[in-house]
Amino acid sequence: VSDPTILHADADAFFASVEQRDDPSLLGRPVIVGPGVVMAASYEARARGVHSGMGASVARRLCPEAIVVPPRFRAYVEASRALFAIFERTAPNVEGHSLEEAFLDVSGLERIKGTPAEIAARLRSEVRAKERLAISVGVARTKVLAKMASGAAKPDGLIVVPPEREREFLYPLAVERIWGVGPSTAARLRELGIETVGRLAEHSEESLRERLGEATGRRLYAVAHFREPGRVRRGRARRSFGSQSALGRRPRSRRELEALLARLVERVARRMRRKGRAGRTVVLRLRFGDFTRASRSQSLPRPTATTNALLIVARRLLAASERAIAERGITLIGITITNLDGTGAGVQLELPLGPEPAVEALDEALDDLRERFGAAAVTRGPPRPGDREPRSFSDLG
DNA sequence: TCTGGGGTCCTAGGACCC
DNA sequence: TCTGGGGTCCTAGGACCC
Repeated sequence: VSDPTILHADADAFFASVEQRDDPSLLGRPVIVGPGVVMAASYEARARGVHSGMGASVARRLCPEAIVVPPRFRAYVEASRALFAIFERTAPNVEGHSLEEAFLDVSGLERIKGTPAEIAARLRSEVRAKERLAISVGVARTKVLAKMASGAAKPDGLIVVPPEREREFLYPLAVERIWGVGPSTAARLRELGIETVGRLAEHSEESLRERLGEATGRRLYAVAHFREPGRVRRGRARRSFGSQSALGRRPRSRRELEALLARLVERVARRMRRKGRAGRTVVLRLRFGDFTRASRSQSLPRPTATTNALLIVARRLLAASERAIAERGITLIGITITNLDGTGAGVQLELPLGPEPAVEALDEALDDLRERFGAAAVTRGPPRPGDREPRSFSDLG
């Protein structure tokens, strides 16, 4: 049994807290970020039942005196950078999970920096002192447990789950509290009479896989037995770029949609170029008048980040959906580029283990690839999962 | 509850290959 | 002409998270 050395650090009510920090007149008052839909709510607003994802009219009814501020993404990105700079100084292995949260692996740091609990406490006070933001931290042996501990510690708290207290912490919780269990899985679990994690732990892995599907069954079994394999992995490569726009219910002309599509593609392509990434699959996302969704996608032979190449495909996908849009109306349009270079099909290289440095051979091979696929399609870094391993195993019987 | 914008991962069928 | 056992990739949809 290993020690609890995984930290999950999570800024409390991040967007709303940044707003309160930057405008002291908001301190202590209910703050809601985002008109239309609540993107974040301060704890003062949450106390009144407001939560993110909620429609603005409902939020206003629950908390009429709330101050609604428009989101300032630049400020949040800036605050996030500062936060992560502190995370990086705290541990060598940091896996970012969103703008405001990360996993930190503090194993092996005890002699230099103290116990995980001490490191966590120091991290919290440093963030408070330097960034004037509250973060909650969970410490445990596994990521899911650390994440759930930080959630339980909120707001502005610290919870360490030692191995001998794992059951006590996890088993009484309702299944929907598990990270990764949403309304759909929770409903299925309840149908099976499984309401708490403790009850979940009574079922065999086979039975869970059969009833909930391979991945979900395996994962939930692992969670219930504190055996998830997921380690903290720094520098995970992003797997898609996207942009979307909600349209309201008003009918849209074809011209209007095409102009909007062009803007979305341009925005996404520019972000990809700035990051030096390219992708091969264009996905058009649609939401119709009745709020049902559909997607249409097409893959190119080679990755690209060229606006024009992506736009041609996007237009074709939109044209193919024209009838459905005309009949059902459209309330959202979005573009996502996936199958990014380095995350999908790969090229296997055999490097000579001769006397000459392998680095030289690698550089040569990389140049070769750049010539064949374009510089943007070739990235250098640690191997990513799935790069050139078998993509499937099967046993048909 | 009349519903933003950004992501990740999984499932399933079909085309196609050796 | 029907058939084994092992794969890859593409497309569409869905669940979930912040």
